[in-house]
Amino acid sequence: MKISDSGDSIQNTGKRANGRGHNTSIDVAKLAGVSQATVSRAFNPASKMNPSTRQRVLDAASALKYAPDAIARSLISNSTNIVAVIMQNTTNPFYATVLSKLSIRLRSMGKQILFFYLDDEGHMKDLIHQILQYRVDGILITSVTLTSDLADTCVDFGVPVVLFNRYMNTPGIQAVCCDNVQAGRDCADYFFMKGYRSFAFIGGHDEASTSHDRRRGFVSRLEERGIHDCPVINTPFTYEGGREGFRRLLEQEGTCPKALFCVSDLVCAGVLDCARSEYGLRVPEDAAVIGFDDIELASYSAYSITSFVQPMDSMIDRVLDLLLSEKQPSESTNLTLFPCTLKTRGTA
Amino acid sequence: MKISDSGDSIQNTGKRANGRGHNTSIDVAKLAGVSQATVSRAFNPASKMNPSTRQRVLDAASALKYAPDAIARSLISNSTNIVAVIMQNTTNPFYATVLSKLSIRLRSMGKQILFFYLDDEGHMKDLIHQILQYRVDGILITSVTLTSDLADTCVDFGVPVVLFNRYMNTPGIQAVCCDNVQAGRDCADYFFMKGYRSFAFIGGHDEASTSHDRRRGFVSRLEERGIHDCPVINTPFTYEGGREGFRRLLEQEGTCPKALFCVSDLVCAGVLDCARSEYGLRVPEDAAVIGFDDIELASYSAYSITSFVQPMDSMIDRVLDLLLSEKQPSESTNLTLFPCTLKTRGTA
DNA sequence: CTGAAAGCGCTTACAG
DNA sequence: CTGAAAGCGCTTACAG
Repeated sequence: MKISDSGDSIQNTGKRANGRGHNTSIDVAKLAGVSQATVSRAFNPASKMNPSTRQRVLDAASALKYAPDAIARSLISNSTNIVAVIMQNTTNPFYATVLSKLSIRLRSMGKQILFFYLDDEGHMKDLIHQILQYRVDGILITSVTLTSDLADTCVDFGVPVVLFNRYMNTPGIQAVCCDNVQAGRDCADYFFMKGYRSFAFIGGHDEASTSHDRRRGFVSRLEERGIHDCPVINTPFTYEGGREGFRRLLEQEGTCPKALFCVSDLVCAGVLDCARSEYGLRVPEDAAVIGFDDIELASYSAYSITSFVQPMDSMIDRVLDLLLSEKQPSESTNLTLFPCTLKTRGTA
Repeated sequence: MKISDSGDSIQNTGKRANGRGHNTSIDVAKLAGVSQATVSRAFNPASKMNPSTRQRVLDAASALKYAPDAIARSLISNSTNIVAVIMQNTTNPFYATVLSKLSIRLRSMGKQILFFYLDDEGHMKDLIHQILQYRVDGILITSVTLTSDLADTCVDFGVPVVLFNRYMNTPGIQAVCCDNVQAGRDCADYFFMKGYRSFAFIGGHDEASTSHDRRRGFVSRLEERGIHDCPVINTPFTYEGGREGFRRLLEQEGTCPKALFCVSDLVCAGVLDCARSEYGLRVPEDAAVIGFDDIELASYSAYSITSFVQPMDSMIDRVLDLLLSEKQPSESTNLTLFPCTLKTRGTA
């Protein structure tokens, strides 16, 4: 069988007809014998057209290994279908899980993730400006806040910003959090119900709203129940931070309180290892411990951490809603709170 | 002081002059009294121009909060400065670390990451085609391989593909791995040196080259030393996989071998927890155990896992080199291997 | 050193 | 239902 040399047979080699990397809609139009506009319509399901023409175009496209250039499409349609995701806390597996779930959900909606790891909050300004140059459809920020002028810049550019596990009062900036204050109160109640009467909170720096709110709920509920001397230890949000925090707690108090609330499971793992390996304490006999996030490690039998569970899937649903819905942000509901539940295991 | 109404004063409001979301180079050109081409040049450091003209343009741009549209720039310059990253294994913190390091390195080079989590290898074909539509500058794939026709597609499109911790024989596809075979051999030698004479390998499915190669090095070195009966347990690359694998090992062998090589630290943690909590075994007294990756958990005192360290930073350097260098891929060096080192801790 | 103009690969009114 | 044409916001030869 002889293959036509003219290049307009459907049995094409698939090689680019132009000098660049790919075939374009013009190449497909030539091969299918239609206009370039018709090729464009054939790839847009919303465009009504003659089904047999569409099929002819798609066959030609497939012979030429053509697919529309998403960049050119973005330029003319003024929408990139790209969402920027900024994460600070990749050492906490909780956020690694959030990222994979986001990726799957967004991809099923035809959206892409432009990913940024923030090593230093001082880089936030550069980062936001860099992101805005890519004309993203939205920005999701986990565990970091914005300065209010950066928030204003995003609002000015008409780019929706959603904070995950942080919140701020700037109009136009949406936030999705779990109800950290209530979880703190629930933790106090749970410890009380179990009969504990001496406590401590081991958390992160107080500027982080998660830590601040968990502590506030915990301490204020204890006060309502007549406990006014709950020690609060500030320490980094890490395993090492947990170990170090536990050492400081014992130095400071002289003896170990009976019930410890840790700001995260990672901190909790550090507390447990330090208590056991450096002080020979048994958990929960000598001290009960509760963590937060219910990361996989919490279920490992070496730890078996009783931990607060965030309703991650519902929170992600809400984030995507806010990020991608066409409706203008209503000024009224800037913060959506989701309740946590306690998953009891061996440590409390 | 009276602000000019004409709109061509530098004391502009910063509001978009056009009806869309942002000011464009044309708005800046008007304000600065230059041509649009000159605005473009002012933002390209490589373009030589009168410094005072450049400054006037940059001032006008800043007054209008203008920055070049990266999408439009991508279209005309035929380079998006976007690299696609595909990850399968986000539950393994090793890859979370790789991702954050990649993010920092790429951003410092003015490149962005388009991130994809692969939940199902069957989705790879759709994924690659989706990525190619975005005209990325390169594709990095961790812990997954491509079918050879997908690899060919990428090569056809002129998009460099680099595999991280996988390799394949397709021309044009580069790979960066640690030397898993050698690490397996080193592990056998280390156990031998410590006096152990009964062994097992607990790993992932054998199609994964990491697991395959670590097993091969380990088993073949044992054979060179006269051990021909090393049991090999296939189990998922997870904590639960480790627990389950250890149970199967004991069922199968009746008694626990003295020296266990685990394909990853996560699997190793499962093995340790199962050995301790379900069988009451002590490590390393009853059995020595070695893991792989040196994730943070390996250093936790509850585990203290002796583990192989991959030279992550050097490997990432090489990956970026291959992904971004202009030079054509040389057919000769498809695979770059990096040596691992053993970090000894409590378990062996 | 700077401007006018072409063009990157699409989408989408506007006609017919 | 389809085509001709304008235009998205840039970069970059090509002149002057």
